[in-house]
Amino acid sequence: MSPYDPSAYPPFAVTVDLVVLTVRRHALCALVVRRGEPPFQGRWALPGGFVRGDEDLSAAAARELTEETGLCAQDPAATAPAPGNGAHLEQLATYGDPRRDPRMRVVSVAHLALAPDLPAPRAGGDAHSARWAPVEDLLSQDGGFGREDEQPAPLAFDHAQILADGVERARSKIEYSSLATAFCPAEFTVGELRRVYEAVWGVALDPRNFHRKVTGTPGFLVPAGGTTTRQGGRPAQLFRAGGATLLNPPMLRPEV
Amino acid sequence: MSPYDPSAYPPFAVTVDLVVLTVRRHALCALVVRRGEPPFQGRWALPGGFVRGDEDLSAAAARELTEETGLCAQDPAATAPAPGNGAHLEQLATYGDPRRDPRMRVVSVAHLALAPDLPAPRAGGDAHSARWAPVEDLLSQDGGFGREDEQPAPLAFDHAQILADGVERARSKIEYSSLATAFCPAEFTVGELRRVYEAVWGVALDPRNFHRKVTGTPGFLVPAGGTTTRQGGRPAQLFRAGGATLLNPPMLRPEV
DNA sequence: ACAAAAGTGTTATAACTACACCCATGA
DNA sequence: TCATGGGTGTAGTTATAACACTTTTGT
Repeated sequence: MSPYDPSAYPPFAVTVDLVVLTVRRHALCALVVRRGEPPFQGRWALPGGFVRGDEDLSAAAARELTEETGLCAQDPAATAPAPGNGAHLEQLATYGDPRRDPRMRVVSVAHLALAPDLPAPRAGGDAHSARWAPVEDLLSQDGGFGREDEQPAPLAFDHAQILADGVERARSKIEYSSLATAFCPAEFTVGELRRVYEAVWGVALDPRNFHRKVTGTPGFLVPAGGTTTRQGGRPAQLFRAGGATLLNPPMLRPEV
Repeated sequence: MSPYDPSAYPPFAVTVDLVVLTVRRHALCALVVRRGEPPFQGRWALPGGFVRGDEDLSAAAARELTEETGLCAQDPAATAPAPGNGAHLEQLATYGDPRRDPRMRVVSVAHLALAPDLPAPRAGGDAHSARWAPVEDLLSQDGGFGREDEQPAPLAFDHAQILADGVERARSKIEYSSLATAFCPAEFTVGELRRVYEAVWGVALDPRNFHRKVTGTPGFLVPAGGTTTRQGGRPAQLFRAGGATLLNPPMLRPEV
């Protein structure tokens, strides 16, 4: 590396942006906040903020996640899912185009969070308002708010690209890991887990084969003991996430 | 996000570090350069450097790659492999622990490059000397230079972690993509491609099943027309990388 | 002739797809 | 009694692992 004279390198701002995904009403949704100031004033954006001087990148992402949602980042080393409001959090990718922010050079380290369905987004910190929006709407040409009572604009900055990358990461990662359980509450049924896969992938899965597959994969699910009938029909067994993180063989999404 | 007052955020330096991998003499090797100044003076490190003020992250990584090796980053949108010295280049991950550099806050966006076997590393730019070292040696406890005529020290900074992450990315990515061909010259035999897989994964593969698998995957390999006998034995057909980037079904590495 | 590497055939097993069928509840 | 979702059985298909065998060169 070159010498470390502070004048020898250009000034950078480093931020973290969050792709927070959840499944609500059979749809994959992302958390977006409305910008209160220029540029892109009034437009929707991913939550995020500056990394502090003494803070690791993952710590900054966890802090922003808690500020925006009240969720706690789940320790990847923990053997069991965190009790209460735990969410999966991992680094996604870094975006540093010199013109991605019109005012200054900002490098953003995007993170991906997967959360169970929450009561309501909490507009904390410096976010003026927040909402869960279906990613399908956010990534369509007009930003999914094409009706007269909403903003017809796509996401601010390069956040549409970041969101698309985060969604693709989530879609591929639930194939070979047990991460889909991060979208579920602590106890859930096989049918609820299947509806998570169907919402994230946007496909319909065979309930019979899905049931055999997930219950037959060692370590994926462990019985929680009870049953529930909240979906109607025959009562279903309740499960918790097992200790396995990697699925072998994987859950492959249908090709066509 | 918070206001963009320049005094409101701490000063960051942003660098790119490169994990450049190749296969030499049946071993997966990484490019390392010897540091000429403190800290870690005399120790081996990954090549890298500062991102310039008007430069995208991928452009900075491509520039460093060319400076250190003479390789050109291959356009991912290109349909055919670049003629001549083309290498695969992709973003790996970003490392930003506040104490990863003892002197200042440096956030490093690591990139992964996969290159065919090159004549010799070229110590260009500010690198005083450069070499290809087996990753197995670099990642062992003593840095793989435990003999009296070499440095018994592991890699500088957190570069051992970055290298380990890059190697794991390469190992998993050749499973489901055609990236293993990036380690091969423009024309190569099935046996040469198999030795790439064996070196990267550190396992022995069945030559018969491997041959059937890769030649049967549509778009992976296209015949180049000739044969070669440079490996001894019966002449082998020469192939080029086909247009396919994703392998379906994947090449799975043996479990045990 | 022999070694070495390329390439083909065959068989057993594992995993997936598709779908018939039964089970247990609420309305 | 019927609709709804939960759960099991089974047959056909695809992919893989293991290994016998033939082919084509250099020495």
